[in-house]
Amino acid sequence: MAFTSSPKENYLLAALPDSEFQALLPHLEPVAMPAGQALCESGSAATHAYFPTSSIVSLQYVLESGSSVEVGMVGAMGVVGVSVLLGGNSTPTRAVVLSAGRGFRLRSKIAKEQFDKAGQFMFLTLLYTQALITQVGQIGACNRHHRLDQRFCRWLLLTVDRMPETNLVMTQELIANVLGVRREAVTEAALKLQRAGLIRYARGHIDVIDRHGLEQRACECYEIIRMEYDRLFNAMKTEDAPIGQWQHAPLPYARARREGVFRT
Amino acid sequence: MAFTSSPKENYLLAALPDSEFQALLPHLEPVAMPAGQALCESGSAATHAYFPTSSIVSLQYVLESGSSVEVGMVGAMGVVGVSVLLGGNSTPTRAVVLSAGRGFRLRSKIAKEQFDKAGQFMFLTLLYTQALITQVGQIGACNRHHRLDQRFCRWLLLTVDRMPETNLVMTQELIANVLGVRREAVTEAALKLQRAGLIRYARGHIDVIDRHGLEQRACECYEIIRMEYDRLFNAMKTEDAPIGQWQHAPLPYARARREGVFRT
DNA sequence: GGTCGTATGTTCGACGACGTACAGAGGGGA
DNA sequence: TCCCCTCTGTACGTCGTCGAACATACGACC
Repeated sequence: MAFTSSPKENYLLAALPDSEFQALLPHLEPVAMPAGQALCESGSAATHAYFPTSSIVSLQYVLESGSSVEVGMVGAMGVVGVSVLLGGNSTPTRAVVLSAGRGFRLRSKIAKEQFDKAGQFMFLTLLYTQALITQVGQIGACNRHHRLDQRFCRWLLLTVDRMPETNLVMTQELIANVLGVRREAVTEAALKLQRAGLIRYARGHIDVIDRHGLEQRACECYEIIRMEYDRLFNAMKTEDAPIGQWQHAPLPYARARREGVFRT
Repeated sequence: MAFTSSPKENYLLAALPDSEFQALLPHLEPVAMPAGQALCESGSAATHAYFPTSSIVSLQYVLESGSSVEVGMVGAMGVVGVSVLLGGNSTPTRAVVLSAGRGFRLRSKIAKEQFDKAGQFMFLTLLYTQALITQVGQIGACNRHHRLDQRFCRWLLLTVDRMPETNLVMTQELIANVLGVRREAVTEAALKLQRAGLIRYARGHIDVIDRHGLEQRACECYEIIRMEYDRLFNAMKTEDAPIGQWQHAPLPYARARREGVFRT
């Protein structure tokens, strides 16, 4: 993990026009984000909005029974603490650092003030909010209907997409919490994938070997979420992005893609 | 179903200051919303934003396998088409009328223009957006961890909360699509509840008899979602609502409430 | 080099949900 | 009145996941 990073490593911050970026810069506090750190506990008011650069944050719901499940994942292309911006200030979501790294944070008050200026910062975070809603909904549907090994592939892909390397530091216990299943179930699923030559792992380290294989084994949910973020990424590249020119590709396309039709 | 309704029957529209309400009024088109009507198909651009008054709209994800699941529900306290406002313009969500009724709609362009004025309309719809995110996440977690009969109770309660009466017109087939299970499973769950004296049903009609009993049988998710909407409701009552004074009640409170401690 | 703790692998019965098939039952139209 | 269609109820074997208990294995630390 690098010991320093620039705010511009976060895509949302990087896409800001210079005036807005400069306005925020003095308030952007660089923070180390160690794995397991809770940025926001369920139900409490968020003190800051976090902009990950090299870290990944997991948005989870914890139920009364103690079991938990991940409903969203935030990397360098997002922000943790949308509730601060939307005005609600607290959510039942828990935000936990999944993969250690760095990021920047803004005090809630500052973030909200910048948001209320109704400039590009608001435009971008709202676009991101929609990607988040899509992600939360899709993962919810996925958790309902898809098998564990498919969901595991989906999750692995979403994670490595948000990492500079293909090597995750992640125990099966942790993954079980994220996927909302027993640890033993993760062992089984991981074994299957290892035997198929898709991943390799040992004592808290997972290596993605065959990314394409994972994509073929994953459910459609991965593609859908990835496309939503592609769209967000495209919107961020052009300052005054024309709204509405991006459409979700129809599902048959996604399926064809997963089956390798469009691969080189 | 009433044949006429006023835009003010939608809480979001009713909470607008008069100037903004008058600006929208000429564009608000009254529409009948028959059960089963699709307001927005998955992946296509929404032409309108819908403000239900007496109808209920179900937000669903449809997977490649053909199975579907509801991730959110919109009644008189919400708006269908948040994606239009946030700038994304299309979502993978399908919006279907669950309970027939009436509502009003705005062309996407008009809605977006009013939103971009960054007034109370934006403030309210963003607050609503957060309630929606909470709902989508909570339902996702619920679908992962809670038993069918608990989810069924949760869904029944959320539905009757959005209806003027306790009588739903809803076949088991439809409910199965909403809960993401087989029709036969709904038969079983409904039988259990009927035998317990909580509901009564026959050929597409469900009557909620013992609301309190349903609440005790439902999982915590109902309370959490209801509280989030309470908070939204409170925020809508006061024009310049102070942000952040509402907090989610801690979960033990919700449990106590469900167990009847606070009942009269 | 031994010990201990964490991470991983394996097994068992139990249960919920699935898919399929088919039987009743009510209501509306001919 | 009868028919037909929709809605509902029941049964079966299968599969995935759960919960618990236990066995192994690697690594860090003394």
